[in-house]
Formats: sequence, structure tokens, C-alpha cells
Amino acid sequence: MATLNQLERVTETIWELPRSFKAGMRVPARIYGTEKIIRAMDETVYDQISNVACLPGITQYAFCMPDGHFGYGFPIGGVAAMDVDNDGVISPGGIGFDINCGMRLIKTHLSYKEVKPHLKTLVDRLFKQIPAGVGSSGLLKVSRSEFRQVCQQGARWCVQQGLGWEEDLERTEEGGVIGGAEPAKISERAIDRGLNQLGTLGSGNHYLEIQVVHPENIYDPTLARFFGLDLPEQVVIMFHCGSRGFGHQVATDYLQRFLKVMTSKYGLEIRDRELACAPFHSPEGQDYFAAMKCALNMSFANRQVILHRVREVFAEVLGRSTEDLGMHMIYDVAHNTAKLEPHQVNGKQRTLLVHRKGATRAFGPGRSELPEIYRQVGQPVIIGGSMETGSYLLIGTPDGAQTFFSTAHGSGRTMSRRKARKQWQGEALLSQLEERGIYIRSVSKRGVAEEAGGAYKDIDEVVTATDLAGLSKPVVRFIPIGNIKG
DNA sequence: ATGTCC
Repeated sequence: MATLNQLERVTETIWELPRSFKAGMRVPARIYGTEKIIRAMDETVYDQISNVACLPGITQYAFCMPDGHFGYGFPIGGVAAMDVDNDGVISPGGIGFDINCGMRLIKTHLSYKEVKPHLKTLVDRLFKQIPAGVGSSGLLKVSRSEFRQVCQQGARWCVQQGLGWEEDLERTEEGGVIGGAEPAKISERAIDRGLNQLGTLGSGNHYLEIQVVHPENIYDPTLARFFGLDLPEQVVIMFHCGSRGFGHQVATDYLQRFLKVMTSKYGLEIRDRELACAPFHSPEGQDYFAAMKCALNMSFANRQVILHRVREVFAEVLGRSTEDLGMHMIYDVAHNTAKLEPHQVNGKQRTLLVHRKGATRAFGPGRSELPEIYRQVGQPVIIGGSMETGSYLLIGTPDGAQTFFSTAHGSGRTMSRRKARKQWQGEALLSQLEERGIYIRSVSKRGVAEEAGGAYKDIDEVVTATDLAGLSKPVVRFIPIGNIKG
């Protein structure tokens, strides 16, 4: 097992495991973090990220973001760009079981003062309208053929059904729908699991929060104004969820299929079964890519239905129209995905399959993939913190090129769920937080204990690390006042 | 993360 002194410090925030660290590494591995973060980091990350560095086609480095920690095969926080024209592979473990787990941020014209008297009603209504917890079913019922349309049309399907605004799509990564999704490549079992899951939150670290912008937490006033986050004590809504059991089943199906052919058919030797992969251009690789895109689209649709519920609840409780409430989306960004992107490598343009697992895309200004409204300033990045400590809106930078424009996605756990359950009591934590002005509704007290702020890294330190490294710049920090969770 | 083991 590696120790801190096996890392070579490249800069204040970049720590490298050279190829000599482990036999078979095709590229060095780079972990991002302040010294404090690196010292506290679980050393299993070194082992996992150096395994990733052994995968065929990996380009330049295997990266781990400052919020990185142990995951299935790849660490959470892992970034790996595979050159698909040079034997690059696609690996479900580099994307995550929760395909297109991501963040969505919505602003309002409301102040904390206006919301405070209605906070409990708002949270209670949201908790009812947006089902949370393992195995929860949504209020929206769709047929199997409609679900297949969702797989192909993503959030656009929702907007066509009246579940959102046209502008929501522009403010969603990929316009809320990624091309190339093929429902024929997903199992009936996956459809069974996904059918009733549109508009549901899930469990674990999935949540929806009402948050406030305090003036002292505006780090870039010009950009804050640009995003329309310059009203006094302004209220926003942020949520974190993914493709639920549907994406989980897609990942499970293809992990099994890859394991069958990986060695026998493609001769791929990997260091860990959890790194199961297939050549991107193989039939299996292409099938998974097309199936994964169904889950990407289902997840964009899931978050779109949730946004619609949020608007309905706010309009109902406050007795005002959503337009009047200014409930415009700022952005929706995935942090569990793999996407084909053009990147400069040693002065040449290459097509890379960028795996981001618990890592957020963070394009700098000018990228053609960005919607017109954001192309000049760069991509909004949403980093969600724990229910106690707050979350961030950041912006992508030109320096992000060093990680193929990737940054952190959250705080990152510092301890297991089991350990957190021993240290905190859900019931007691709920009352403590209510005294501090944070009202929480959860389906399980156990879940509350597991998500205690103390079980997570210091999000300010994570954001500082991305800022110092040049991966993303903080714009605004949000403080939670209400939270619903699984 | 996940119908937390078909």
C-alpha cells in the first residue's frame, strides 16, 4: 500500500504517482488536493487510481479530484480520458452505477425573509411531491413505449409533455438530450426498474435543498450578477440525483457482459475485476455506450420532472406564478458519465472518451458545447456539499485543460456510512439542525446520521484546491435552510 | 449508488 512519501509533489495542489509506482501503468496518476486533503485521503485511492492508469488508451494521466475517495474499481473523483482511435476502452466502473448522477441549480427572486415563514410547508410539500428513498416510485406514470421515448429524448420529452420550459433544455448539459441512445440495447429488467422512477430522488447522498446566498459568500460579484444571484439573501434550490434503479441495472447488465468477453475475446488483462471494460470500438463497447446514453437521458428527464415539481410546490405554497417567482434554472451538469470530446493532446486534436466518475465537466470559456448564454463566461459548475455545510456554484476556466476540463463534484466522504451511524444519531441531529435553522425531512433517520456534515471533507478546502489548481473558480456559496432526502 | 442478495 502506498504512503504519502510515494507521491511526488508537482505543484501546491498536484501530487503524482509516477509510472514506476506500479507495473503496467501506461501513464502517471495525478491526485489533486491541498496538503491537508492529501494527508487525510484514503490510501486506497492511490491503488485504485494507479490501476486506472493501466487501462488501454488512457491519455496523459489518470486523475483523481480533491473530493476523491474509494469507489467501485475507479475511485469516486476519478477522471480517465481514453483515446478511442488508439485502442481506448470504455469502463462502466469509470462512470459509476448511478449513470448521470448530477446536480441541478434553480434560482428564485425570493429572499430568505420571504421564504422563512413558509419553509416547513415548502419542505413538507416537496417531500410529498418528490418521492425519496430506495425503491420509491414517482407520481408520473409512463408506458413502456413512453419510457423508451424518454431514453431517446431525455429532458426534451418532459418539456414536450408540459413538464418544464424550453429554456430549461438550453441550461442543461447536452441540451438535456444526448444523441445516440438506443433503447434496443437495454434489458427489459432495466425498463421494469426505471418505469416508475421519473421524478424521484433516491437515497444515500441524493437530496434536494433550499439554500440561501449570504452577501459574504459571493466570491465573484460580476459573475454572481451575471447569473442573477445578486438579490439580498436570495433563495435558490439545488438537487442531486441520478438514473435510479434504471441506470444501476444498465451498469450491472454490461459489467456482466464485459466480464465474459474482456479476456477471452479481447485479451484485456486488468488488475481488478471491478475495472471490467471493452474496447470502445467493439460491439460490446458500442452497445454499452448506446445503453448508457439511455440512462443519461433518463436521468436528465428525472431531474426535469423534479424541477417541474419544485416549481409547482413553490407556486402553490406561495400563491404566485413560477415566472413571478423567477424560478429559472442556472444549470444541470452530470458527474457520472463518459463522453466523446475533442481535446488537444501535445498540440494535436484527439477524440477522447472522457470518463468522469464523481467528477464534473468544467469547460472554460469558448467551448462550442456550451450554450450561447454561457459560452463567453465558461461552464457553470455545481459542487454539492453536505446538508450542514453548504454548496458552491463555480465556473470553468481555460486552465481546466490540464484535466480535460474536469473538476470536483462534492465534498467527498471521510468515513464509511457504518462509522457515521456509530458517531451520530439521526433523531438528535435533526433537532440540532432545526435549531440551527435547517429543516430536514428524510425517509430514514439512519440516512440522516450517515449524511452528517462531519462524515464529509471540508467542502471549502475541496473548492480551494480546485481553485488553486485552476480547475474551477468559486462564484457563490449557498447555505442550506431546508433539505429533503432518502 | 442500488427493488442495500434473483
